[in-house]
Amino acid sequence: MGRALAESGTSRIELRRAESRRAILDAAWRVAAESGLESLSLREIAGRVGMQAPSLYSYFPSKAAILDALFADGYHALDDHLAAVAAALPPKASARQRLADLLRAWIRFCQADPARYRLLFTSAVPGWQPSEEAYAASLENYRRLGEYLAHVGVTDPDDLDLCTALSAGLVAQQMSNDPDGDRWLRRVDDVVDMFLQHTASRARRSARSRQESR
Amino acid sequence: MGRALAESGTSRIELRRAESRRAILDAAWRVAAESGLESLSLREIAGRVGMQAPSLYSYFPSKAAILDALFADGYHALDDHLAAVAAALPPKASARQRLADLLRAWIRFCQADPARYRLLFTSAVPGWQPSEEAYAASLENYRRLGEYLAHVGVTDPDDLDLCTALSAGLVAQQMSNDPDGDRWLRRVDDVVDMFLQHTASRARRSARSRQESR
DNA sequence: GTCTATAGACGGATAGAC
DNA sequence: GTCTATCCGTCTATAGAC
Repeated sequence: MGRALAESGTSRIELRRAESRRAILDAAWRVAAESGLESLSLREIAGRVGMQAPSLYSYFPSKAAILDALFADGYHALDDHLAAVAAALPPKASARQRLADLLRAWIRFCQADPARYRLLFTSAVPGWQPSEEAYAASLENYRRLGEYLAHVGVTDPDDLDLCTALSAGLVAQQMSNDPDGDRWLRRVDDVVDMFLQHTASRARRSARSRQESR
Repeated sequence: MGRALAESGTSRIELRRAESRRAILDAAWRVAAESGLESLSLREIAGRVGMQAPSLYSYFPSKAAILDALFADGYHALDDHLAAVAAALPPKASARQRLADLLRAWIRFCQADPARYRLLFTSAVPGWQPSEEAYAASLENYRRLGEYLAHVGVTDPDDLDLCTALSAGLVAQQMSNDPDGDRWLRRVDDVVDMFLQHTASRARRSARSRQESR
């Protein structure tokens, strides 16, 4: 939220338009957070920005377009959030600490706005799927996770899948069963330990098999 | 599906009623599977059993009551499915094999009916939450998982939470990203190995700390 | 660009005849 | 118990005046 819309031009009229679009998206986030993703209606969004529902069509061609913009917006917020946490890590932090901090940051990001979590990570809006362009933001995020794991020495694609499953599971349980607490957040260190131990022993196994096949 | 309704009496008239209720629920499962959980409307359910929508009110007091019945129904089907898999295990199967087979069975159960998965495990129906009675079926399932883990030597409540997160993560990734494939199903052995190794080392740690505190 | 008015569809639920 | 008819609400989206 508050992030400038990337596609806007520089003329004054286009600037105003981008500001209005931004205001509409911010209002939509507020509606979703307060009333739930289900009651995210054009009427209610418009009400928050002092408009009537049909006026929104001057800024977005459809409700799906608004949802697409929210989806991309949310993923960009996640990127920013994780980048900030990564930057704040001690330069010599261990892989264990890096992964655990990032995973905790991810969970907290979801807890900060359950409606956003549902929009980004569960397909919770009946009849809507992110467009291909919006989905690109999600893929970019996935790509970064892969880069990050490679950075701490995890390169096997199977391990990447494993990691997404571990993360998704912690987040899902936390959000479903203890949205304001830390019941699964507290399991992050366990999960990271398990995961790194597993990848290390897999690496040893495959190194051994490479050696044996000489 | 096809499971008799538990609350029916034995008189002929009550038997017919129970059969009609059963037919309505089966029709509802078919509608959900074919048209999606979102378009599970009373009109469409009624159409499948050759009725008009208002006639359903003779059998269920509201749409929510139908969803409650489906929810409980689905959990009972899960119980049956898992019990059958557990019964088919070799008597001397290892904890590793037992857990892995059960987890695979769970994932396959979800894959067999994505709409059922969404009803039971994601809160996918806008404006509906299972009633307390229906939710009891879910708690019973959770209780059984705890029993099962205790049976293979895992008794720490934190490990139970860990286990639910691992399962939920595998299922969620499989259903969201590869509903007809086995991309995360193939990771089950890895996950079970990780988990059992982790619980074993935790048990060793706490045994040591008990000993030290004497 | 913004409004009012309204189309057009779909939903759950109820009234009352049979 | 089942029907027809209907109420009343929701929603997205469009037409057309200003």
